[in-house]
Amino acid sequence: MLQVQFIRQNKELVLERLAVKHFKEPGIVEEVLALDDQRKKLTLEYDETQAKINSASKEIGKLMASGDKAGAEARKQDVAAFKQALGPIDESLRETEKNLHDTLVKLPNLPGANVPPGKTPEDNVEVRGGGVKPTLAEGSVPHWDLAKKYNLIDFELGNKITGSGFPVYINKGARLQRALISYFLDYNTANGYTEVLPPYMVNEASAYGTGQLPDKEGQMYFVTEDNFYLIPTAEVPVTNIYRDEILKEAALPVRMTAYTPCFRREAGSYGKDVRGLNRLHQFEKVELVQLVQPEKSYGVLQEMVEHVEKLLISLNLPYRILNLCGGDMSFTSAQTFDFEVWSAAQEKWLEVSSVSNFESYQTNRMKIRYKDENGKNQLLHSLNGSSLALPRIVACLLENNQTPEGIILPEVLRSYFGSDRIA
RNA sequence: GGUGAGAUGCCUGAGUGGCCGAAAGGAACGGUUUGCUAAACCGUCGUACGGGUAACACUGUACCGAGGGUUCGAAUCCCUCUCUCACCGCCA
Repeated sequence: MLQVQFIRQNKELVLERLAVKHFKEPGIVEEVLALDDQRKKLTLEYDETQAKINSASKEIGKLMASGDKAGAEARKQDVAAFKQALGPIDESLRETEKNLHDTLVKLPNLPGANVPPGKTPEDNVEVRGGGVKPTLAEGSVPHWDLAKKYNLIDFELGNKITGSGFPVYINKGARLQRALISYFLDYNTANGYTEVLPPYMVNEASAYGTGQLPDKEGQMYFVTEDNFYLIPTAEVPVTNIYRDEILKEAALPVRMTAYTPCFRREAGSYGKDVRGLNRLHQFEKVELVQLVQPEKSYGVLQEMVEHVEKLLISLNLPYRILNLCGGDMSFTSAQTFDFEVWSAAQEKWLEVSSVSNFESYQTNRMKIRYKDENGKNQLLHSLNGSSLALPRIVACLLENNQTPEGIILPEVLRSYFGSDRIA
């Protein structure tokens, strides 16, 4: 969430930036400021009254010790009166704090300076692209047919075991998953990221910390027995590693990478784009997370974009990078670059990675700070990105590389996969 | 799942009603000393939200796992919850 102090000092800027995000309730900004004023006023009243109680209590102790029972009794009467006054102050202070918090979390993150204006996906700006869209031979088919032909993935079997959106990878299909995960992790660790294998379920505090709660509740699977959420992305457990921590500057930057399955209910997304591997309830993903000093975060964002880009280049997949416009960005992001890969048989772009700078929006919730050179505690900036989400990569690898001699795999995967092709 | 013991600052650990935001030791940081390292010595060494200030200073309140309660006063007493450890049971 945003910092109240920042909103107070930059009200005009906040309103202007919220407009870029097409935020519909700019009135919340004034609401926040009013609630914060009230909070301060009540805090002062509370503190002053409590101070009276504390000093009177100390006096009582001394009076008792010196044997002045009557004096002590008199002071007790005073305390009783102070406490009576404190009750309602305490109550309204709590209520105000809760209102302030509940109002504050309704404000999305502010888009950064380089976020293009615009409202819909059509307004996203293509930054650059690479690779060549292959010309497929006559009789080429989409990945779900290839998956069947080479016995790689059984979608129906997944229906039987669990339900739709839970495919079963078999034989070389399963091996390909493992190869991709290993390759991605090795690529990331070779570039300075520390490998992490986190829990796949998180508690409420963690889901709140990265911003899945309160508003995206319905998108996560929830285990009622223990109040755990199945993670929709490794971002959640991995970023929360540093929740409530104050890091030394020498420990920065924090760079982590993690493979996890991701679970998403995808409530409300039915239709033709759910065919095959395009949209699943469970999928594999390797994620990147960084925690860095504020002044470095945009440089790091570019660095992460290039990192993911090189990974895609190594896979020989035609890609494009989009700078998401204000209206298409997520609630919590300050700037996001999406990576899309060309699915040659479906003839469309599929999103395979999303690299974002959250500035201090997540870290403010999680209280992830560092001690700067002046010894002051400051919020860090958090960033994350996929490198990469597997299903759509697999879809494109299968479709784009299909030949009469089988599916020819890119060089970098062969040692992991144990063969140069799926035939 | 059962029984028992616990949860205090970066760590270890003292503290069973007021003099405790909290002893002591260690770590860390700054300094003195030193050819260098080590040692020794001196100092600093929690967080949040207020008030105050040009900024410091100064100052109030809260926090000893979380939430409630008793009391003039709670780290300390009571209740609930969570978690940790040990042993037993079960088990990859």
